[in-house]
Amino acid sequence: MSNSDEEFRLRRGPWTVEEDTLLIHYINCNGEGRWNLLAKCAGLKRTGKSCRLRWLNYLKPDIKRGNLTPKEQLLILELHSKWGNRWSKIAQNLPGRTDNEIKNYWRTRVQKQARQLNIDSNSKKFLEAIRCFWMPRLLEKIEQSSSLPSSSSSSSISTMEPQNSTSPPQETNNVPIKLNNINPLNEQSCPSIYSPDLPQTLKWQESHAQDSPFYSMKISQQPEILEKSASFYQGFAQTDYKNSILDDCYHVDISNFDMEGFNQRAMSEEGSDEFLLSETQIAVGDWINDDMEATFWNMDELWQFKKTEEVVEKRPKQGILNPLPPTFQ
DNA sequence: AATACGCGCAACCGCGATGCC
DNA sequence: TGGCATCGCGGTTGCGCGTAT
Repeated sequence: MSNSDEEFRLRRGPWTVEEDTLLIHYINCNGEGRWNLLAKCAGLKRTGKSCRLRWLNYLKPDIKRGNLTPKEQLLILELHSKWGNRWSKIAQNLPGRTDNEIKNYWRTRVQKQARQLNIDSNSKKFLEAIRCFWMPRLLEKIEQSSSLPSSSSSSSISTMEPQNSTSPPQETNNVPIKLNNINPLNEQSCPSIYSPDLPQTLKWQESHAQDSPFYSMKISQQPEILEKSASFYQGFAQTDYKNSILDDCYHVDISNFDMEGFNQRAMSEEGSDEFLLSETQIAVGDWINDDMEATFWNMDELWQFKKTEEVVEKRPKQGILNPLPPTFQ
């Protein structure tokens, strides 16, 4: 290959520091846009497309680096349930995060769990699993971090979210996000988590939870689990969750945030006569314990479920509301 | 110590949408 | 109105690194 061929051949692959510097300097002086022209004028042997991607996903000053916080993960799960693979749209609601990053998160973390559970990640069943097992853990984690003193709270988040030393500190406050009542699984939504009327909620649960692929039990059979569930949600209601938890990072209107239904469904199912601790559930345990940042579930609880199942199996059946779908048996 | 394997993430690719001439 | 360039999005690939064997 001649020197001139070499000179005009477009570069591919990882960007060098020199290329980054050229791109940043050019954009600082001339702004973004006209990427093909920009690539030429900046002296970069890259396509305009490559320059744009490098800038938007990596070099732009407001890019936030490091692990996604539980709040961000919760938002991703929730928004994905609403919008599907609309990564750029989801990213608009996570300041400093790129569509690429969110997409990678979904593919590497979330879809991985679907594989482990042997469930299609696009299936209702998997959505339900997310809502029953994963999101409640995130909520708990968010609540835990928010209940710490502000200094330790922020430090606990910052330990999960190492800032790139070259990036400026990120301001994530006052980002308008509205989480509406999102319930892709049931047309009719669950009662709000603010509802003080827990028995009513449970009634709702009894009448609607059959829609759930997990559901096949009578709620009244496991009072200790109901008690746990009740205190958990009453706790949320009492702490003015709306203002204190998510809102400290994002302005999130969760007044209709549909957590109660699936949480109670999850809690109840675990104590179900009919819901056996299947391989699927064990896989859930693996999933949750997979890595520290994704751990919103603990083995104690899983073993508690298992014990509950063992006890329950010895008792006479009190009724079958709905058989489990084949994959859950 | 060497090799295989799996994972996370940056980068690339294809394609449809949009704007301009 | 058609052709071309550019933009932006979602899907996919492949490299680098850590871990297991």
